[in-house]
Amino acid sequence: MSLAHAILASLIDDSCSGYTLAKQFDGSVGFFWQASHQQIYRELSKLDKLGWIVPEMITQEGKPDKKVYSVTQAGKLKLQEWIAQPCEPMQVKDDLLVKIFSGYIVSEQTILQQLEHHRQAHIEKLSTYRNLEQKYFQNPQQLSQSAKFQYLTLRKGIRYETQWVEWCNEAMELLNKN
Amino acid sequence: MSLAHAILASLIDDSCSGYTLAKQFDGSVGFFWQASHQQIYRELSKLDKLGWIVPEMITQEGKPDKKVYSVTQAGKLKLQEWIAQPCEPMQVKDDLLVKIFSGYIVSEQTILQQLEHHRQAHIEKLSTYRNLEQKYFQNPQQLSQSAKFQYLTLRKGIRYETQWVEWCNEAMELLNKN
DNA sequence: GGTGCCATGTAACGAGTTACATGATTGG
DNA sequence: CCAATCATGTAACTCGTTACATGGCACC
Repeated sequence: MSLAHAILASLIDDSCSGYTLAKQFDGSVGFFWQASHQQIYRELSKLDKLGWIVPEMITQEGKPDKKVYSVTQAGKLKLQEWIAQPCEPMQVKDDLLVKIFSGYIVSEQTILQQLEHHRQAHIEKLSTYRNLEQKYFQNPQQLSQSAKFQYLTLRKGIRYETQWVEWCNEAMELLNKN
Repeated sequence: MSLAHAILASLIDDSCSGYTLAKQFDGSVGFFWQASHQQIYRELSKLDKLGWIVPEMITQEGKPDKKVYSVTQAGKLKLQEWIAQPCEPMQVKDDLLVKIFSGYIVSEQTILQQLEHHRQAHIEKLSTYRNLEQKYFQNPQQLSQSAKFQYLTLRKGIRYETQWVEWCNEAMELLNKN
């Protein structure tokens, strides 16, 4: 049910089309949830049928028409209820850790390559997050309520990527010392 | 395809039955991959058909019979190939972060409760991981190759949980300062 | 003339969840 | 006597991925 709620959360922040939603799920919101455009269109028509969102047809010139969805009162209520419901920490699933776990059946170099690749990827992610932090969240105390919560998700992203980079370093060190 | 590889990784470390596998996916291996027993049995028969694993029937007294699966040469090769293949960092999906993102549409208390609950859960996870570290991985330099890699996955778990606790603290502080 | 953006969808398949099903033994 | 542990599975369903499909406009 979480995709539904992630969509509601995104639409309540800013009404938009399925296409735009897909982009957001690929960008900022993408740090904590993702979905392909196919999934999004499927879910949007479901939410529409439930009456949690309503579409408004927008005709455009030079561009295809689009449906801009907004969250209804019923939809907002459902989202609020869901937020208040207790939930357990998500379970981790990670390819790389499966590979590390069986690392002893391949050459050390193979593992080191994987680690280096991931290290690099996390460094890049971290850097884009840090840039966002500097641009939009200079002094956290003075943010609006909604911006404060966005800031917290960004902070989570920064901590997450930092921790990955540090672990990659630790792992590479341990293996290099043989 | 990752469940298949996670199963191979687990079986190569220690041949066992579907039932035992399910337990492991619920325990130690569970930090980086999980699967229900239904999924596991389904996958095991698939891997058996592919010839990547072979079952051995074990008749037991006082307990139901069981099939103990071992990884074949072909299976090991497939796993090695998969490990060497480059892969991208897994995408994060997190309920709590969706809730935080929309935190401004509910009462602050609701969010603080969620944060406190998660903080507690992560503290407990962290403590069990730290206990494992102390019991089995006293001096990392002298571990066998396979234990070294297991140790690294544990270290990832410790860093992961630590980072969660720290973020929960940061978030609660920011909200409390209003 | 080709690539990429805007915009929306269908169809088939694979992965994951929930519910149902069975049956013996051990421990409180 | 009830619950838990050991042990294996089927069936129905939802969620997520991959491939296919269309079509105009802008830019190089």
